Parts: sequence; C-alpha cells; structure tokens
Amino acid sequence: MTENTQQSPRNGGPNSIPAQLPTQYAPAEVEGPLYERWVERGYFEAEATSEKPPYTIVIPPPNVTGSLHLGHAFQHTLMDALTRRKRMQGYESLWLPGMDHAGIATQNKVEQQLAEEGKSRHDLGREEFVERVWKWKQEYGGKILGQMRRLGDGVDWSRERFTMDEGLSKAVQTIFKRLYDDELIYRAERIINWCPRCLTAISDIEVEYQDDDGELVSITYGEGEDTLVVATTRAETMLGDTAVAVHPDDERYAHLIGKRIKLPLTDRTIPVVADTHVDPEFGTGAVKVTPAHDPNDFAIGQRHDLESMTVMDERGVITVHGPFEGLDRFEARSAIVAALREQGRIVAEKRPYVHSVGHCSRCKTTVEPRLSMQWWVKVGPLAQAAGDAVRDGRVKIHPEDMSKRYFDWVDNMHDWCISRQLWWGHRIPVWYGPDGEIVCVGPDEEPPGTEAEGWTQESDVLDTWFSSGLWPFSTLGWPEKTPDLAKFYPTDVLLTGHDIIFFWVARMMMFGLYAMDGRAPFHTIALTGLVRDEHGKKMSKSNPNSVDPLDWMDAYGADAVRFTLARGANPGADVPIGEDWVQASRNFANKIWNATRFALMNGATLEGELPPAEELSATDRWILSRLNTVVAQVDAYYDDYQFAKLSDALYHFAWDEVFDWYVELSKTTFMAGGPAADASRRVLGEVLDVTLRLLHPIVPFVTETLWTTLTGRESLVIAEWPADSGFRDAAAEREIETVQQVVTEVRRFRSDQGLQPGQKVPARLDLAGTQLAAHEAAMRSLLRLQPAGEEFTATASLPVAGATVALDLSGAIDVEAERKRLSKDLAAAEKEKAQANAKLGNEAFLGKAPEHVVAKIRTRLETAEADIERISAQLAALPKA
RNA sequence: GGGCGCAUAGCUCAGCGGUAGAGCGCUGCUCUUACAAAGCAGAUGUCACAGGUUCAAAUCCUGUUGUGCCCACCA
Repeated sequence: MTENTQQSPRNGGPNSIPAQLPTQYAPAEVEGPLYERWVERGYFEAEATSEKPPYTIVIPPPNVTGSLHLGHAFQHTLMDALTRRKRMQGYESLWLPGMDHAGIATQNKVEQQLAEEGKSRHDLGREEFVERVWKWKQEYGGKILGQMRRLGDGVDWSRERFTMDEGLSKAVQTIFKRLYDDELIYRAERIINWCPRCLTAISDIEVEYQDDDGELVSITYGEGEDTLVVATTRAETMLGDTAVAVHPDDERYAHLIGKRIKLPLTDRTIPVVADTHVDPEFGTGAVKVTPAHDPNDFAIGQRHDLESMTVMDERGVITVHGPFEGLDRFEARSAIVAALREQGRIVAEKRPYVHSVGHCSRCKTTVEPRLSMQWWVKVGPLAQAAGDAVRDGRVKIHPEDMSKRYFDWVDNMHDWCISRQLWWGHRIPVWYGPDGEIVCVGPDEEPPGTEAEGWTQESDVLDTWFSSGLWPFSTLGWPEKTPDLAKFYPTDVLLTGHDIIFFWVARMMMFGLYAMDGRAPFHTIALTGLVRDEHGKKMSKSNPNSVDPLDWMDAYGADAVRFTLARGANPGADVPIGEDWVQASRNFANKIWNATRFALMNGATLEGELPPAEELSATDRWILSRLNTVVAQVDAYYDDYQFAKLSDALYHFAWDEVFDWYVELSKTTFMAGGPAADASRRVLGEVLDVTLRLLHPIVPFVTETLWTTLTGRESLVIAEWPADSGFRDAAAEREIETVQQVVTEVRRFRSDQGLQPGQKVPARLDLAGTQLAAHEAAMRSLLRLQPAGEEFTATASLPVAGATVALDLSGAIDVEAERKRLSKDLAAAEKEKAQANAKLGNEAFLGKAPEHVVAKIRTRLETAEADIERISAQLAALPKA
C-alpha cells in the first residue's frame, strides 16, 4: 500500500478540476473504474504480518446459486461501512468474502438443467454429476461476486473462499472426526423430516410450517364390542398403524386397554395402549399410532415397544401390498377414505380442518415424516457452551432483545440431523466394513480398506450449514495454524439477518467454541431486520414488489442505494425501501457534489495549518465547533451500530448546516476577499475534508471522487478517520443561531408579504446591542437587502433578537395579513408563557423536578417572554392602516 | 398453545418520563452568480382505546382492540 501523499495523476493536483466538474454527479461513469482501482492498489487486502490491530468480519457466504438482492445489499453496506471505517481508523481491516456451496439449492439447480436435457442425475452417476455441478459453478455460479463489486464491497478478494474448497473440506473432515471421536456425532434411526421431492432428509429448521386446509376424518377401528373412533388428517398412514393409544385414566376406553383390535382395510390386529401423551379432551381421546411416519407416534412406539411399519417409499408412494400399492400419498389418502366409507367406517364425514403442515424450505413440497437411519450431532454440550458464551457476556447480541430468541433455541435444541441424501456436498468421512465395521476417517488418513475388500464409504453428504458453521475459522486456514488464523481469529462482528440466528449463528457459536478452545468466533452479533418494500410488505421473488438492486444502482448509483439502506437501518428492525427514497439519496449525493464544486471554485484549500480560533470569524468557529460535535456523535453511533442515526446526523449536518448556512454565509466573505476570506477558504476545506471522510464508509464512490479532487491525494479509502479535536465554541454557536433567527424572520416577512425571493429591498439594520455587526453584510446578502438610500422610508420594521431590520417596501404593506399573523404568534407565545409560569408556580414541581428540568422551563419562559416582546414590538411597528 | 414486538403527520419511521420529530409527499414564491436532482417560506398529529402510577406520561404499569414475527411432536 502506498503512502497516501502522492498527488493523483489524473487531475494533476488539488483544485485544478472545478471547471471540469459537471453540474451533475454521474455515478455510472466513476463507480466501475474507481472500484477496479481500489482493488488493483490492494487497499482491501489485509496483512497477517501487520503491526496494526486486526478488525475482522467474515461475510455471510451467499449461495453460489444466488444473485444480489436488496437484503444482501443492505447487510453488505453495513459490513462495508464498518470495515472501511476501521481501516481508516488504523486497523488491519479484513472483510473476508466467499460463497456457500448450498447443497440442496445447487443440486436442484443443476438437476433442473439436466431435466431440460431430458436427463436425471442418475443417468450421469454420482461422480459425473458432481463434476457437472462444478462445471455449473464455473459457468453460472458466483454471479453475486460481480454484483458485490458493483455495490463497492471492500472485501479482500485474495482471501475469497468457497465452502467446498480443499482447505474448507479438510476443516469439515477434521471437525467431523473430532466430534465423532468425542461421541458428539452418532448414527441413529429416527423419524426425520423427509422431502419426497428433493429425496433427502432435512433438519427441523429447514421445515417451514404453514396453516393448510386439511380434512379431519373420523374412522372406526375394531369389530363388534371392541371398537373405538380415531381421527386423522393423514388417513393414508393408517396402513402403518401398529397401535391405538388412549389416556390411561380415560374410563371410556379402560375396557380396551391391552386388547387387540382389528385394523380396517388390513388383516392385522393392533393393540390398544395407554399413554399419557394422549389428551383425552381432544377429539375422541383415541389416537392411531404410526411409529414409522410420525414423530409423536414414534415416541409412543418406543415407550410401548411397538413395531414400526414403513408404508411409503422415499417418493411418498404406498408400498404396502394391496389395492393402494403404487399410489401417491395424496391419492392414497382419498382412496383409503373412500374404501373406509364403503365399509361404513367413516363416522363423521370429512370435516374441514386448518392445521399446520410442514413444507420443505427449498421446494415447498409437503414434508413427510419418515423413519430413517441418519447421522446426528449431539448438540447438548455444544449448545450449552453456545448459550453460556452469550449469558456470561463474552458475546453480545445486538439489539439485546434478540438474545431471548437465541436462548430459546439454544437451550431447547434437538439433536441436529446432518446427513443429506444428496450428491453435492461434503461426503461423510465414514466407511463401512464387510463385517459391519464403522470407521470414521480423519483428514490425513487413508480409508480402512478398498471396495474390493468390501469397504464402502457412506454415500450421504453433510448439511450445508455444517460447513458454514466453521466459516469464521475454516476460511482463515484452520485446522492449520496459519498466520491468518492467529491474526484474525476471533473475528469482531458478525452482521447478519435475524432470520438465520438458528441456521448459522448458533452453529458457528457451537463449532467455534468447540474447535477453537472455547474462543467464540466473534464478540458481537449484530442482527439486522429484513428489507421490505415502501409499504412495509415483505419482498419475495414471487412478488411483483421485488426489486433488483442492480436496476437502482444503474439508475441512481451504488452510493444512493447504499445511503438509503444505511439510513433505514434501525437495529434489528425491518428496513422499508422504495424508489423515491433512493432518488432522495441520489439527490443528496448530487448535493455533496455541487457543494464541493462550489468550494473548489472558491478556492477552498487544505494547505497550511488551520488558523487558530482567535483569528477566525464567528461563522468559521461555529462550523468548526459543530463539525467536531458531529465527529463525536458519528463515532458514538458507529460503536452502537446505529447506522440510521449516523446517516441521518451526517445528512442534516452536511445539507442543513454546511451547505445551506455555512456555504451561504461564506459567499459574502469570499466576495469581500482579504485575510478573512483566506481563513474561510481553509476552514471550508477542512469542513469538507472531514465531512467527506465521515461519509466515505457509507457512500464511498462520490466521496472518493470529490476528496481526491479536493485534496489531490491518492485515496480516501486509506485516509485517516477524523478525530474530534475537542474544539467547541458555544458563544459562536449562539451568535450564528441569532443570525439564523433574524434571517429566517425577515425571510418569513418577505414571503408573507409576497415579495419575490430575488427582489432587492432597501433596508436599514439596527444591530446595536447585538453581536451581529460582523454579520451585516452576510445578512444583507442572504436577505437581498440594499443599503438605505436618501429616499429611505421605513414601511415595515422588524425587531428580532435585539436587532431591528427596517424595510422600505416603497408602498403599503399588507398590514392586516401581518397583524393577523403576528397576533396568532403572540397568542401562542402567551400561552407558552402562561404554561411555563404555571409550572414554575407549582411547588410540587419545584420540589421534585430535577434542576435541569426546572432550568429548561425557566429558559422556556424567557424565550416566551422574548417572543412576546419581539412580536409586540413588531405589532407596534406596523404602520397604521 | 407459548414467546416476542409493533400501533406517533398522507406514506415509511425516529423519539421512550420533562413544550411532538425526520425523510418523502403536500401548498405558495423563485432559474438569487454550486446545485430546479435546487433555494426560500408554509400547512399538517385528542402520539390505537380505557384505566392507573407521577408534580409531569407518546414515553412507566394493567387491561382492550388491531397487527406483525418467532417457537411448538394441534392426533
């Protein structure tokens, strides 16, 4: 990285460009080349050997199949702002990019492609298919990486990682082996969530529940005296029933407990068992038990040693010999109900019944609970540690109330089903021997035997979240002891959406603490909300409200999109965004552009020391005082992840104070010339320099373009973050406030009297008794007031804040309108005064209110009294009609 | 069924114990020599409802209504 002192070769030095700057900012022209320059110069590359303290963020790896949506743009903007600021603050700042192989999602994508060629993955075979997926990745994957460049993401491309990379795969195998040896990974037959379309098991959190309309049918089981009625929404599973359960204390069925009854449509009899799980109040109080196809029933089966009968294959097709064999589960449902009805076994006709049904989060297919042999992570001890790290404050969740959700899950976590019946992913490193041996193979070990000898490797792959759980350290080289790992682990902040607390955050916590000797992978978890449209509606790909951020970036620039998102980023809250708002941000960028243009045209400079306060005008001291206040504010907001507030503070400081007041007030100074003008040029340069630095992490492109032009230096990316100099000048702030008050009041009068903004009016300013003498020229300029000539006759007189502005409108003013207006204001001020007086006359208030509140009320009273005096004087000064 | 959150200007949201704020939108006047993607001026709210605590409540407590999200093995 070069010293940030050389002059930019492009523009040949400071301040030479103003004439070349067009009147409008054109983001499309500068953003692309600027980004490439940053990358070429290696600004985003972090050095493990650096002496600087590290600051690390790993990117939540987007799916290789993904493209940039507003949610990414949002989170990336915040992460980019954090890492850019830290870099400016002198940290060795690393934002590590990469992608997730996204097992099911990617496999689905490629299978889809194959389907278009009329093939299935089985036509290719496993090896060829996996090769095909890699090829797909090469060609179509990672589209999002290019889009990240467009956004301006300052990531270290030299450290880009992919969860299926060799190194990361080794990390996966290493931790699998370690967990296996620690007996934290095991294999067991359980009821799992099965997706009959993806043909794989999925974990509990990959199931999305939604209320579906179903039908509850009541069926008579048994014969003769020994009958009871059960209700079900999944009639097809009755073929696999191996019991009926009732509550042990339920007298209605006491005589049946222990007996066997006939299962309709089959030649089987099944026992009636007593189990406290059954709620006697619900339905008939009798439950059909299908251990192989329902998690509850499986548990009952375990307790009563029932047989588990699988009646469907992996596609959800009935496998039981007989009339229903070969039917899809939903066809079978109707067919079975029809058959039961024929036998007169349907007691109550189908009743509409809304109940919660699980769907595959990938393809929305209704999940089929299924008994199956799978691999599991025993989460107990891992989750305990993950919970404790937050409980004891080593890791902070921001905003804090999100931690409840974290604890709820971590403290009640079920074992995690990690095996997937897919081909794309990390293959489970376990080998099965000819004599039933099971051997887990570590990363540097050979398989225990060859296929010829009867050994086979487990065909399942791991849940994609297994590898992303290792992300904060696998990306840094773990399990090797690399310099990167030593320098950049633990990372600092994890910034991500609250929707993946369970999927990803909790798992990184578990694995990080486990693999890295109890060192949590980050000290702060900053959770963001979801991006929504301008009416707060959820954006989804299927909705017409879905927006491609690339379109907005093309139209308004990346900075505009970034600023809009940052400005909407209230901690943990959802972020609404609409095109109008992006436009407004574009306008802001343009405003900064033009203000800088103005500054350059007027010779704003950074050369030489900032003059000492005593050599500066009140206007200059005021803006410097405000500037430093804002620096401190912005720092505080950054440290609290208050992006909306810091963006807003900068927006208002820049636009309202610097551009609308300071720049306008300076115009007079510049025109007058002399040492005062020179000082102001230096101050304006300073104010813009610092403001651009402060804005840079959020709107990097426009600030970089302007700053390099202003300063002639190489880049703002590697410039220093501003520090609060501590300079404050309360007197100057008060003085300028008074100027603003006078100006605003006279403008109001002019506007109310229907004077055109540009119309010059002769005026006499009486500033005796105020500090405003120095500002007379500026005020006259802002207010379009001419010197009073010989003929001057005051037709209106406006006393305000101790000053009096007498105007010659050379004609009658609208006295009535003005009187009406002033009377209204007067009434308001008097009411205010009365209220303040009432408070100050209240002993209870005086006795209990804190001093600063009482002081505030006193000030309020004084202000009201001053207003009354001012307005009364103005009324008195009105010419008689 | 449990948990959490939210109800403030036309819209989207800040504020969370001491006189109601922002952006966009709206009204009027302006091409005032950086910017019309602009400038200036202006209008706009019984802070969901009902109780309570307090000298003081949009802000704290209780309840009601509406709304959103998360969790759960609702046959």
